[in-house]
Amino acid sequence: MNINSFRTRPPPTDCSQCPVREKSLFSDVTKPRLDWIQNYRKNQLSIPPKTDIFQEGEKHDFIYTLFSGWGFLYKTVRNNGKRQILRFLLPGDLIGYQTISSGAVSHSAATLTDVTLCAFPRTHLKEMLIQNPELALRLMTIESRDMSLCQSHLMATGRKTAKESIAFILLELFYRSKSQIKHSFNPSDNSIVFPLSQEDIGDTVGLTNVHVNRVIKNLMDEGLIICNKKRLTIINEEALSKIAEFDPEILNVQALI
Amino acid sequence: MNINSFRTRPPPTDCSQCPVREKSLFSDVTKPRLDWIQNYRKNQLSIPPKTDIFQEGEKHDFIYTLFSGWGFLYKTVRNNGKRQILRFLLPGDLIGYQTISSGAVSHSAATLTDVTLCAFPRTHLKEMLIQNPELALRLMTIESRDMSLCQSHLMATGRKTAKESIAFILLELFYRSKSQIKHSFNPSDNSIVFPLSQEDIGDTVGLTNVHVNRVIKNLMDEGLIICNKKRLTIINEEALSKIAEFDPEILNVQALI
DNA sequence: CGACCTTTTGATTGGCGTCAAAATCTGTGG
DNA sequence: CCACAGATTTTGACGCCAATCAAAAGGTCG
Repeated sequence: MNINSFRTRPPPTDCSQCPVREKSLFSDVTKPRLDWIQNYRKNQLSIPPKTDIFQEGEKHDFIYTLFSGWGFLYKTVRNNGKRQILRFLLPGDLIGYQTISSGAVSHSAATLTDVTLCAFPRTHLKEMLIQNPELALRLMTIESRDMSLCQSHLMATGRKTAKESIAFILLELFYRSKSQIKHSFNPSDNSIVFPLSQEDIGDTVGLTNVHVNRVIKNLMDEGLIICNKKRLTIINEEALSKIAEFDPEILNVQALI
Repeated sequence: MNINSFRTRPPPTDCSQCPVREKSLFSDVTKPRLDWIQNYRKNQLSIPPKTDIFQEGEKHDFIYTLFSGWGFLYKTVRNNGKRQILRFLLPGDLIGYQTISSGAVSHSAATLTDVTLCAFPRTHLKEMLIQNPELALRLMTIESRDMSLCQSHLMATGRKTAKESIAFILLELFYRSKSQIKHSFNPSDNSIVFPLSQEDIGDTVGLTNVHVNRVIKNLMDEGLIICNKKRLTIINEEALSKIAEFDPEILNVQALI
């Protein structure tokens, strides 16, 4: 499955208008600057749910920003076929800038829901960054945030119990969803849209779907959350945060400054 | 223990002369440019083994490059006191550029051996990057390499067995040591200097020192490695790589281009 | 030589995986 | 609107990898 097989369109919409509520690569950019950026954009892609965007080892001339929908990056262990989810992709996130020397991407990417991507030619982005050092700093900050998340996941998987790890990923996605996706958060019951299966959660924290099920049932029985029908409700945020040892500040990590 | 309590000296040596064999932030930089960079450097620090360089939550006005020695970044789980090592620091590596919004660093750093650091004022580095977009691109590439390693560790901890994870970390440090530390590699027996304890290895891959011991004994009994007396010898690299599913290319990940 | 750290070994426990099957949900077409 | 297939969730029984606890042996350094 190659990304070229998906429906592409010329740029009909404004990439800065991606439905993200906080900082993305191109938000807060002045209008003339934004027009200039738009010139570099080439295509917009629509991709159905549960579909690979690209696979580890493929070469791509494009870098993508996620315009709408949920996706994730993952790697597969060849020895045993198991999958490790590396990072969830929400609107505003950047994909595909990490390559090995041959130009091949070092991980796969897939969609959870219907997804729209904006594509930028890789060479143009480099040019943009050289001419636009502030953009480079912002990209570094995004990368630092992602690094902070990866490190937190590593700590969870390596040194926390199943319950702590799962509480952590739920809270992380709850906070990110609130800040990165419009119309996802429902303040009346403190819930968000939540398209992950329990197997997806397991592949994120290094557990089987069966064990994830038992832990989530336990969290629900204790009245901390409700997690079903593609919605996640946080009932007792304080207790859950304590179990998870979750600090929202890890989502505000930045490079320099 | 604060970094200010360590012996500091004015810059006697050339930061670009750090004993690293391959790419670091400042290698391959033209001489005039390098002189310019040197102006930004402030101090050089010497720190003894098994000592914290800084701790999670502290604020620092400096960013450091590791000039010589081994170190590592880590986080501590407050709920249970366990430690997770995030990344090993070898000569040429950059430390301390990742902060949360308050300016506090998001992880701790410590030394394994005697270490010498070069310190740069944080504000100056930002200025350097704005005036020097190529430097920003290089920094992004270093960060991408570190991200690739963190992702590989996440996959190992989440989805690989103890034997596979340990084989992986041994090979990773073997390769990095060969390329980043002069006089570490001994080609006659394919060995490197290796200052980690088995507990350090466990804190990297999410295992106890006891289990690490059993696995390393097993790898030695099978004739794949020798690991003792602060040296690591790789005897059967092919077999070890197969177990670890280790591809040296992950050390060449880059941003863009 | 003695204190401390690291490695090694054994016995036992437990958290999570594996296997299997039933129950429930979801989307699709008739 | 129902029927059906496939995906996802749920539950139970059982097994194993790695943790825990404990103690001895070996290394290192002042």
